Amino acid sequence: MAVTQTQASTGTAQRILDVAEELVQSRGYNGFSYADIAGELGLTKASLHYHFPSKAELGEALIERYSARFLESLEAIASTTSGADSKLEAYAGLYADVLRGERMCLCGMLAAEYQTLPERMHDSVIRFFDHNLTWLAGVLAQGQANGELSFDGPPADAAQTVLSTLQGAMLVARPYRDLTRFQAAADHTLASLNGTRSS
Amino acid sequence: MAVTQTQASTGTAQRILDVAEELVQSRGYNGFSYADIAGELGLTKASLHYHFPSKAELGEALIERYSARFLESLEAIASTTSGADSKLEAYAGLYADVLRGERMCLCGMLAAEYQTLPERMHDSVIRFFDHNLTWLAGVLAQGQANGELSFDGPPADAAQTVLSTLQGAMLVARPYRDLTRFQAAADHTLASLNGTRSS
DNA sequence: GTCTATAGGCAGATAGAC
DNA sequence: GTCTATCTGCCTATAGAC
Repeated sequence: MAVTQTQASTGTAQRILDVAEELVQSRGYNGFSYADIAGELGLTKASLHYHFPSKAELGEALIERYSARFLESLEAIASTTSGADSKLEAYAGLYADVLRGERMCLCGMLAAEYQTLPERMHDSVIRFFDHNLTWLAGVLAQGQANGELSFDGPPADAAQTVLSTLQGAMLVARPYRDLTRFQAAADHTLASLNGTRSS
Repeated sequence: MAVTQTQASTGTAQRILDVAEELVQSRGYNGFSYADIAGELGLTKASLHYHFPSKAELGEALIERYSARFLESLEAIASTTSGADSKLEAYAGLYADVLRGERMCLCGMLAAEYQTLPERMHDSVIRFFDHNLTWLAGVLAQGQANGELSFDGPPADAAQTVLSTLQGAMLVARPYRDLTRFQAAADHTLASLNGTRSS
């Protein structure tokens, strides 16, 4: 596919997704319009509808691409990083990178707007969280098993805590435009899972 | 004032705020319109503009009232609950109550939409978080001083962690419509601040 | 694939009668 | 205070030429 369709990854559809992704992450699904994308790309609104007939389909494509990329990052962390604690740090780093771009996690943003989203987008948002929770629970269980990590309750609950804290830290830190607020919450939570505690 | 203007607390302006508050917490500031409120109250859009000339002013009034009520709850907790751990539990309970109503924290929702909000609403959102963080840092410092709580770093960082986790737990749990997900994250984080640890 | 043109609806907001 | 009527603008979406 990469051969038969040269530059496919920078084709119009991808550039539309790039701009739409930035808009949703910074302004929300209800906070941008086809006109915003068209203006940014020098196209007309009608042209956008050729690639994505409805805004709901654009939204769906957005989540699918974002999730796929995010899951690739998770696999990359799993295969290149050794040690549960390092993996969790790398995981938090993914969120820090998003926040540095003055963006919210795409699915965190969509979670806030969930009740107003087209129904076809609902499952995709849930799936993103499910995948993250599964990955986190796996890392946490591994760390607990080899004594690297220490926490009460099932790994799934700790996973829920990590995901919640990172999403919430982005949410709260963004209005302040202050990455250190995110880091404080992220570091504190990861430290609380560490087997070695100073307290 | 309560005497000279009987039923002021259930007057039209207050009923507008009630409906608007529910709409913002469940759908977001960009996810509702004057028509939604008018329909719910059996009024016309024009009548709403008599009480709140612009949507920005309505939004501002919304945050002010919500913040005032929330701060009252914080004072009530501070004066009726003894023990830092109990205060933190009561604090988390405030969020749980909001989530039970299938709502997001008003200011958590507005934080997501922050970049699209009228500028006059910005400071009010920040102030809400500041007040919460100050209150939390005070409780945490108290608990740390008397040995009831134990955590690394300054109380302000722990406060940032608690606020982030609770906001994020609401954000993530709401699409699942599952209060237990919120509770898992809330309980886990509060337990990590407890002086007595099983690990 | 991109354009012009336009439809049809809803947004926030205002004027002025009652 | 609430209404009817209306304005202006933007929204998503479509038809059809190029």
